[in-house]
Amino acid sequence: MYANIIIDISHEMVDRPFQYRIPAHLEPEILVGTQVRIPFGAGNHLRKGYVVDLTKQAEFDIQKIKDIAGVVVEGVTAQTRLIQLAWWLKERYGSTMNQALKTVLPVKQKVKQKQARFIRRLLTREDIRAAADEAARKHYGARERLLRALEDADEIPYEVAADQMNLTMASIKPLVEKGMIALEAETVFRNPLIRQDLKSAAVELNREQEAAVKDFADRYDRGIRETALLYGVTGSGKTEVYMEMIAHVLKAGRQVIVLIPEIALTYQTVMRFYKRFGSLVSIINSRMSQGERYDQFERAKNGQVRIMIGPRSALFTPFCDPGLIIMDEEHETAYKSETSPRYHAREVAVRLGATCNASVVLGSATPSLEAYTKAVEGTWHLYQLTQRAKKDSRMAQVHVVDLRTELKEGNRSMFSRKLLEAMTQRLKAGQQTMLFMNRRGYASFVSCRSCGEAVKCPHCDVTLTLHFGQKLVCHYCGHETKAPNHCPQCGSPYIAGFGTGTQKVEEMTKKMFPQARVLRMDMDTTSKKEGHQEILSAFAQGKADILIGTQMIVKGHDFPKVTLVGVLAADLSLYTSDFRCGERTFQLLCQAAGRAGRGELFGEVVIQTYNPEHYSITCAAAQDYRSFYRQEMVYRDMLGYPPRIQLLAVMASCKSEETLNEAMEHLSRWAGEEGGLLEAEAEGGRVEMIGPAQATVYKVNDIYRKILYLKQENCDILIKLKSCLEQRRRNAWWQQQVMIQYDFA
DNA sequence: AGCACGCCGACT
DNA sequence: GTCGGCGTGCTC
Repeated sequence: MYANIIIDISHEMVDRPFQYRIPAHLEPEILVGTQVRIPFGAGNHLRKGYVVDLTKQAEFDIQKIKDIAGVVVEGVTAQTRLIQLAWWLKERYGSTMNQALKTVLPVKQKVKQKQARFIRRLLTREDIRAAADEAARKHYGARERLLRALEDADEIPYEVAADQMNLTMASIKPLVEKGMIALEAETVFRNPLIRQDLKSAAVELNREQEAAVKDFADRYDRGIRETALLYGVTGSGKTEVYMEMIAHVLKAGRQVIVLIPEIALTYQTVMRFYKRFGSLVSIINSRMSQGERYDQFERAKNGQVRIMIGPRSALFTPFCDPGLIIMDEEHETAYKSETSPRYHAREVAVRLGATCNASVVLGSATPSLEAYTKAVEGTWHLYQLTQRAKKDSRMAQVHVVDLRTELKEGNRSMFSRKLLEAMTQRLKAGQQTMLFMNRRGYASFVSCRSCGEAVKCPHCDVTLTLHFGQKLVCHYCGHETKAPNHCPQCGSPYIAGFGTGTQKVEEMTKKMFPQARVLRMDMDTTSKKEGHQEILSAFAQGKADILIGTQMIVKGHDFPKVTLVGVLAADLSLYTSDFRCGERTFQLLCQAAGRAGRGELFGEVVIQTYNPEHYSITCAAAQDYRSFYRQEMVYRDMLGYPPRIQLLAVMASCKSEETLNEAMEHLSRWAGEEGGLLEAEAEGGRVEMIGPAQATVYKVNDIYRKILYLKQENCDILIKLKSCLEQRRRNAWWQQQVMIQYDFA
């Protein structure tokens, strides 16, 4: 038996598996994730390593393979567990071990080097000059350069020395040993949260919240570790419930991971946790530099931090004994990774809970169909909050406006009369309005009015997006051109930008309400680093009357003075090519509706649509999740979509269209063969195959992409089928040229 | 990381 | 010639 081993996780050059022989007497102890000691390099120094794979076949010159020296017996460390989790990710989602490891151990030591290191002068200026002269005499070019530089500066950053002055450790070390200079690493922990006086605000829970917390504590104390769904309507106070649960688990001496979608990871949200738990809390987010992130993980490892809040990557916090994993807004799409391994944080959280004997709590006001199904079927526990936490707060009144009727009655503008009237009212009363554009980004494109052609990216299969009315940008490959003033197809000068984005809404709003102060939030206005926060806080402080934006304005922000929310075109997200579009529309509308009337003032919501009868819209207007769930499940079951049927997308990409076609033919043939075998074995339903077909965007960056869909009730069969395909692909002639990615819906 | 190997200037 | 510093490349 042989083991693939990652050495010490230290340097980029050795960040790949090395193969070692497993001596017979160690065989029973060695599993994936085990820490071992191995001889490494010419000096055969014993180093620590982590087993990442076991195989019977040597993939290296057998002569050169060394034996594992021994097993490190320190119990299961955080790192061991994370490597085991990486192995699981690789098997479950189909990625390379390297990709899985990079996901799980995101901070490589390269970062440690980036941590500010300085070369400091220890001698006086004169002595350094003398030393430099001597170095010059001995023709020590590198040393002289360094010493001369230190004549003028007391210290220089290591990067400057390394990159600009062409120095290496080899020339620096001797000087350190001679005591002329010192190499100093600045290991300052950067806690991103500013200290503030915090009082553990005793939270008052209502009866429902109390019951949920008590139920949880009871079950936890009885040793029950399970996954539970906390289904609580908007404003029902889920966060307070989480905090009590966290407090309970902390008392047991264990740690807690709190997942929050990046977009909702705002100052207010974090402050609530910080006020309660003080410096035990830390956050990570994607804005943070690798160094900051590394610091936070270090603090978690050595016990300074016991609650980690962050987006899906917070799952990989190296706590030694996590006892609870909380996932807020469980239904959010941001929990699904878009790069390989394409994992879903919900599934990883459940897996992690199982492997470290932790409980998992998923919270949402509009649960994903997957989660709610598991909860009502009894696979998961269910906690429910049906009432708003604040007694006096009422659900907003929702009006659905049929835009077809508006059009019929001669109103061609993007605002219905109902919405206009409501907006006018708010302006008079000095209250705030939010206008929500239910669409991703603000894709406006340029097309010709003579021939009807839209300007497309030369490398991809998509129309270019217009930025600031001048530049055309491809959102897939980044290609940029100036907006043309003649049609590239027919030469006609009648060419112009199209599409209703937030910009257009802003323009119209300003025209209709010239006296109103309008703020817009989209990709353009938030590209600056803190643009997001700036706009939101300006609005929260009442510096504007109307806020216009996309998704990002309806998630996780509390604006007490907002009493009107207008959804301009609810159907925009209803007819995308995704089977979850109905679910997403419902969730977005519910959230938008939840934004109105958070304070004492009564809230109103106007939903404009061309499909007032669609259940996604009617159920959202009625705030009726159960009814939506029933109808959406009928649709999913009828068409064979998750959660009852599992879906695996196999995407192949290749520069050559021909090779791609052949590869796809092979893949679908194999899937048919292997699928048949697996069906018989599991006596389950058929493995259904759809495609292969071109991907939604067929060409990206001059690379063609095709997709094959595989459907089966049993997820395990699909995972096995995926492994079979991976296996057979290894022997295909196109193996090198075609990239394959697996994606479980 | 840490070791070997090979290159090149300096000293004998 | 030979010695020693320095850069480069590899480690199962």
